[in-house]
Amino acid sequence: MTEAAASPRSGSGALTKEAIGTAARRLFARQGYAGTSVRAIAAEAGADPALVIRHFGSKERLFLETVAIEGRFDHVTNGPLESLGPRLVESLLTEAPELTFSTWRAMLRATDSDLVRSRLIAAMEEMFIEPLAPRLQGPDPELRARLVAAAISGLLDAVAILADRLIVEASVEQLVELYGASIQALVDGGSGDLRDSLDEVN
Amino acid sequence: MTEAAASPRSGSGALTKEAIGTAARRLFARQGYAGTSVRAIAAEAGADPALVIRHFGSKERLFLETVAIEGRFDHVTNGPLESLGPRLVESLLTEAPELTFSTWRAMLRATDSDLVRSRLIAAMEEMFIEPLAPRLQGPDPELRARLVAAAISGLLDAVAILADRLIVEASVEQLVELYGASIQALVDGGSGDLRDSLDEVN
DNA sequence: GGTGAAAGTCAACAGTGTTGACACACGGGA
DNA sequence: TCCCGTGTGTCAACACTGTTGACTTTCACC
Repeated sequence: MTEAAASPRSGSGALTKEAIGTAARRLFARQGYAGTSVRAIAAEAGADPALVIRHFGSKERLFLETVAIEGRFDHVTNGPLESLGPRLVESLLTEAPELTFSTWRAMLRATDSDLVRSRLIAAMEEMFIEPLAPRLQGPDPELRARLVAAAISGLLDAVAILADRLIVEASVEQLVELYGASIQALVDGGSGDLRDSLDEVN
Repeated sequence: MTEAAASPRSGSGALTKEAIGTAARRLFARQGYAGTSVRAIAAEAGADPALVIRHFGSKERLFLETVAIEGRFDHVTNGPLESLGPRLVESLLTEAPELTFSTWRAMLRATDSDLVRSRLIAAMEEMFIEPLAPRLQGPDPELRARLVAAAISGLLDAVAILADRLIVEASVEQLVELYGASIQALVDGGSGDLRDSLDEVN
């Protein structure tokens, strides 16, 4: 009934459901949402196509339950603000990057679906905006936190979707320094930033 | 033969082809690539579905011929470097934005197709990277120009795809100031930037 | 008037996500 | 023991997709 208690009639059902989930995760990551058919997932899992829908309700729900951005950047967003930009870029590029990238690619391309879109928004908010916004000083902290998230999505686009060769082949240090400084400008924000300091001098 | 000379047998053929193109442009922009069927385009244009393929070869080629990013940012990329970031953001947000946004949305979601992907890359290179890279001073000008393009795609993501409410509803002035400064950090790059200017003063 | 090619129509193909009817297995109540 | 209900799996079918081949119509040109 509730399925909480050790799974009733717990024979192969849960097993094949997990096999389907595993196959779906792999195929979605490799070929994207539109490029992966329910029948292909079923074949890979050794199951019947109808069973895939039975277990997950629809291809869309299967995608949502299966593909999820789950990077943890607490250690970055909790760290010192004055180096947050560079540390964020480094963390993005070095920690489980192929998973982050393929997931980003699959989800962003599937934002036709409102469910996927709101899931992606929620993930960005949870990972970056919510931990960051309360810590930012100066005006419009939430807007600036969201612009930080926008800058991150731009970097992910360049690497995971457009696959810009010069960016992909650049050293992590270069990207950390350059793009990190760009994000840092958002963190430092309106007041007390470098521009104002310069204006005061002139 | 060549079709250059005033269109041979130039009766309704060219007209209906244009009608199909117009319908495709509208539907692709509104519902995206996957969400728009050839039959829907044909119905909107008052033509037979088979004729759509006849005229354009395939749905993918119809998309490519029909949906194109064609913003012109020469006046921005040719302008003074020290204000390029803010001017770029302002231009993006004010000049024919709904067209730019819907096109970005449709194309990025359709990057499953390698043709669409390379077309999008080419557009970004033509609009931003090629005019910008030769003008940048300091180290790694091309890489920095490509990172500017990445930052732009991040802003387009936030507005056109994720539809971040706080960003969408923010004033252009705010976004120009904040995100413009972030992009400006990439333009100013490693040497000769504000940070160095400050260092010289101190 | 006849010819040839372009323009347009129709039915069909293989593939898609999804659904309903059905078969099987097995734990629990009579 | 029988039975029965439910979870698990199978099969065929539905409506839809992009695309193709055979067909008819139309019309400029010799």
